[in-house]
Amino acid sequence: MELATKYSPAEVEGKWYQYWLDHKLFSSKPDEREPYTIVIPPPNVTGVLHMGHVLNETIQDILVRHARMEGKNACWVPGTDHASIATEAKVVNRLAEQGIKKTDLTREEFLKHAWAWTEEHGGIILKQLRKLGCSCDWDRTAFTMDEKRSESVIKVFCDLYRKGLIYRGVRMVNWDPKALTALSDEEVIYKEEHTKLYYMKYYVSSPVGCDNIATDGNVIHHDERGYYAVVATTRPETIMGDVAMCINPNDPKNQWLKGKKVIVPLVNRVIPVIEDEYVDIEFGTGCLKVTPAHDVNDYMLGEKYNLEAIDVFNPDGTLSEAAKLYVGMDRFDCRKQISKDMIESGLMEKVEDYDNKIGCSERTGVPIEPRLSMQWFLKMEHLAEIALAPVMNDDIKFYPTKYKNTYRHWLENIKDWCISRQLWWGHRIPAYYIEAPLVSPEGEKIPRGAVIVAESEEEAYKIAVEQYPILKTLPPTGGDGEGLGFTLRQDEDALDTWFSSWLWPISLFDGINNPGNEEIRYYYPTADLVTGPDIIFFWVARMIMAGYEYEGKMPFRNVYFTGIVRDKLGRKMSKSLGNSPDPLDLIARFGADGVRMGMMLAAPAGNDILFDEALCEQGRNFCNKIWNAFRLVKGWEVSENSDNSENSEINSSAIRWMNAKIREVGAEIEDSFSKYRLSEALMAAFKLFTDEFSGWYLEMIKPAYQQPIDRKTLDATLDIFETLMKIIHPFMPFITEELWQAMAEREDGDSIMVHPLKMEALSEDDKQLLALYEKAKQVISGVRAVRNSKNIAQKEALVLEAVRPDSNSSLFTLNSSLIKMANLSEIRCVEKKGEGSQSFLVGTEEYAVPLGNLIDTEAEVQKAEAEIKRLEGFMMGIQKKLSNERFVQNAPEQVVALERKKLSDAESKIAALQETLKALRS
RNA sequence: GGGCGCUUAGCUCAGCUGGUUCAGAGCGUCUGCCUUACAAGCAGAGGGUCGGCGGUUCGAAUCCGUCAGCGCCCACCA
Repeated sequence: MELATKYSPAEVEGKWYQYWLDHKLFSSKPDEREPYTIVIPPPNVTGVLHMGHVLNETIQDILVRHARMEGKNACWVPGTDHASIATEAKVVNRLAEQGIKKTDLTREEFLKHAWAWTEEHGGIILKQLRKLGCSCDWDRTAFTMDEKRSESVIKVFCDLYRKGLIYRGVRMVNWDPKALTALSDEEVIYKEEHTKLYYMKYYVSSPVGCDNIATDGNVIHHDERGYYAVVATTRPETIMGDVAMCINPNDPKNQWLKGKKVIVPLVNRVIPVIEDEYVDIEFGTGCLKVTPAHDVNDYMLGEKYNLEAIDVFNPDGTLSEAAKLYVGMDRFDCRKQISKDMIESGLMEKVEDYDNKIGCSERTGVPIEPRLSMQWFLKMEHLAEIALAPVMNDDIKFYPTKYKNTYRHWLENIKDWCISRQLWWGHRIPAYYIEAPLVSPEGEKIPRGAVIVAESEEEAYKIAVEQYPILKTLPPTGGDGEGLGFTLRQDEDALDTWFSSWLWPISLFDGINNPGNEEIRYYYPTADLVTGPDIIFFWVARMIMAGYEYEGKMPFRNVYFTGIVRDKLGRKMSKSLGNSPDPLDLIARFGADGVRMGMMLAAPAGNDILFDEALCEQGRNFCNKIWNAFRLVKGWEVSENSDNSENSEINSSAIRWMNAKIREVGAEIEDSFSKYRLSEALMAAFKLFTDEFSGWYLEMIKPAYQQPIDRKTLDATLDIFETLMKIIHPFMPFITEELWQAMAEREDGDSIMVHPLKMEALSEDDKQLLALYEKAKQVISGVRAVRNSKNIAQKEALVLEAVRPDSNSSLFTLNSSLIKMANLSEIRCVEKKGEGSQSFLVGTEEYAVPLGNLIDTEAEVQKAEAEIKRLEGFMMGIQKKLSNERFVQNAPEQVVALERKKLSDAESKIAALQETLKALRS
C-alpha cells in the first residue's frame, strides 16, 4: 500500500461525511440505551458560519461523539432561528435596494419576500456545519418558525395569558426608532459616549419675587429678564415635553424655587416646580426637568404627581406635531438646533462636555428612545422564582460556576418581559380585537375593542361569542344575511424571537403540542447546553423557566459557557478590523480536524479565546503525525512465524506497557471530560499519541530496516492504534474514521463512531510497569543528553555503565529496549565507573557513559560541584524543617517521612557526586 | 455606583480540599540532526521572586487582608 507522506484532508473529509449521512449514522431514535441529547443553539437562519460558531459547534460535536462512543444514544438536534428583528432588517434592506419600501407592502406581501429570503439564505449555515464534521441528526432539522414550533409558541402564549401571566398595557418601553419596534431591556446595550450637558434657563413666572426666602444656602440666579432656575440636561430636544421642574425638597440651593412656576425656554409654557427626593442634589444644579413621555424616571414622577405625558417624537425619532416646534426634524438635528437657538436667544447658561452612557439597540445600534406605548408583557415573578433554585443548588450545573452569580442577580432583579415587537417577521400575536358597532340594535353596549386571545381565529370567534353573548344578537354584516355581525382584527404585532427560542428544548421534541409523547419523555431533559454567556438572560434563563413551567423539569443538566473568540492580540473579531478568518478557508487550508484541534487547544471554558492560526497548524501537524504513524505500521512486512526471541521479548513488554499507558491517560481524559475541560482532554490525547505511542512505543517495536514484524506484535499494535483512534475520534472525526477504516476490513456502513470505547482500570502490575518504563525513559534520555552534549552521532553505539546498581532492579529486564532506544553496544554493571566517563543520575542511581578522551574533565568537575552545592542547600532547607519541633509534631507523618527520604536521597546523591569528583581529579 | 473574575515561563494556560524534587504543559526560542513513518519531523537545552505589600501557619502559587493593573456583568443620576 502506497501512501503519500502528507495527509490530505479535503477528499477524506468529503468522503466520510457523505458516508456517515448515507448510513444515517447520526440519526437517533428512542431505545433502551441511555439518551444523550444536545439541542443546538439555533443560529440565525440567514447567518453564515463565523469563528464563534466553530468554537461552539466543535465543542458540541466533541461532546456528542464522546457520548456516542460511551455507548449512549446520542442525539444532536440542529436547527435555525428566525431572528425576527435581524432578519426583518435584512429583508427591509434588500427591498430598499430594489426600491421597495416596507410601508408600501401589505403584511402578506412582505412575508412573501421574507420567506423567499429565508429559503435563499436559510440553511447555508447548516451546510457549513457539515464541513466541520458536526454529527447532527439532520432529519430532525427544525426552524423556530416551522409549523410545529409556531404552534407551540401560540399555545404557550395562550396558556400564559389564561394563567394571567401575560398582559397588555401602556408602559414605558425601549423603542428602536430605526427598526420601529419595542425592545426588551436585554436588547439594550449601553455605550459610553462623549456628549454635552446643557444648562438651560427656566425663568420664574410666578410668584416673581424672592424676598420671602432667606438667602442662606440658596443659589438664586437672576438677570435683567428676571429670576431663573438652571436645569442641566443631556437632552434639550425633549423640552417640548416638559411638564414640570423637580427639585429635592432638602436641597438648600433651591429652597427659593418651592411653590413657584417656571417657563420652559423657547416653548414658553408655564410649568410647576414640584418636589421629590428622587432628585440628586449634587447633580448639575439640582433642578430636573420632568418629561414623562421620554424618560423612565420622569415617567415614574409623572405617575406619582399625576402629570401629563407629552410625546414629542414620532416613532422614527423625528419631532411630532405635539412638539409644536421643530416638527419633522430628526431628534439629533433638533438637539443641535435647539442648542443654537437657545444660545442665540440667551436662554443657555452654559454647555459642558459630558461622558454619558447611552442605551442603544442591540440590533440596529441606534440610541433607543424611552417611549410610552401599548405592548404585551410577560410577568416574570413566578417564572423567575421557579428558575432560580435549580441553578443555585446545582441541579443544573454551570461551567464555569461564576455565572451562577450573574444568573442570580438577574433573576432577583427581573422586570416584566416586553414580548411584543412591531415587526411582521415572527410569530403573530394570537390576540383578536372585536370590531363591531358601539351599541346593539337593542341599545346594549358592545365590548368593542375587547381582546380575545385564542389559538386560532375560529377559536377566537367561539370565545368571543361565549364571552359576550350580545354579539350573537347583532345583524349579519353581509347584505345577503351572511356572516356575523362583528369581525375580529388580529393584533398586528409579532412576538420577540426569544419567545420561541425559550421553548426550543421542549418544542424540538413536540412536547408542547403533544405533551408526554415518547420523544419528549426519552430525550428530555437534555444533557448539555453549549452557548455563550452573552445570552445567559436572553435564552438560558428563559429556557430554564419554560422547562420548569411546561415540563416540570430542567431543560438541560449542564451548561457549558464558551468564551468569546478574539484574535491573538485579544481584539474582538470584526468585519471592519478584518481579523476574522473565514472558517471555510481555514478548513481548506488545515483540514476540519486541524481547525477543530486548533480551536480546542485555545479554548478553556469560560475564558475568552485568543485564536491563532498557528494552533490550526499544530492541528494539521498532528493529523500528519497520525497519518505517518499509520504509514509506518501499514508498511511493515509480516512474518507469520516469529522467531526472533529477543525482539518478541522487547515487544511483548512494550505492548503491555503501551496498553497500560493508554489506560492511565484514558482515565485522565475521562476525568477531563467529566469536568468539561476539553482542551486538557485533547492535549492529553495529543501527548499520548505523539510522545508515548509514536516517540516511545513505535520506536521500541520498530523492526530493523526491511525486516518483517511478527504477527503478534503487529496485531497488538493495530489494536492499540485502533484504541488511540477511538480516543481521538471525538476531537478529530475525519482522520480517525479514515484510518480506522483502512486498518482492517470493515463492513459497509460500519463506522468507528459506533464502536464504544471501553477501558479497564489500571492494575497494580500496570502501575509498576508504568513506573519502570518511566525510569527506562529517563535513562535513555540521559544517554541521549550525553550524546547531544558531546556531539556524538546517533550511529555510534555507546556503552552504558550502571554504577553499583540495585541488584534486584527490574530495570534490567528492559535492557534490550534500552540498547535499542539509546543505541548502546552494551550495558554493564560496575562497582566503580570507568575513567573518562560522563555520568548522570536517575533518581538516586548513577549511570555513566565512558567517552575516552572526549570527556572535558574541567567541565565535569564544575558541573558536579555545582550540583553538590545545590543539593547541600536543598538539604539544609530540609534539615531546618526537620529540626523544627513544631513541624515534626504538627505535620502529618507521611509528610515528615517524605522529608526524611528527601534528605537521605540527597545524601546519597552527594556521595555519588563526590565519588565522581574524586575520580575526575585523580 | 454595585457585583464578579483575572494577574504563574517570550505567548496561551494548568496547578483541585495548604504538604511528593512543585514551580508544570503546549507553542515559541536556542543547539544538534534531511537517522529509510513523519523537517508539517527527531533528539536535547535554556527560560518564572507565582502582580506588590502585609498577615495566618511548622509549612503559602494555594487561605485572609490590602494596594495596583486588566477584564466582564449589572444599575433610572438627568
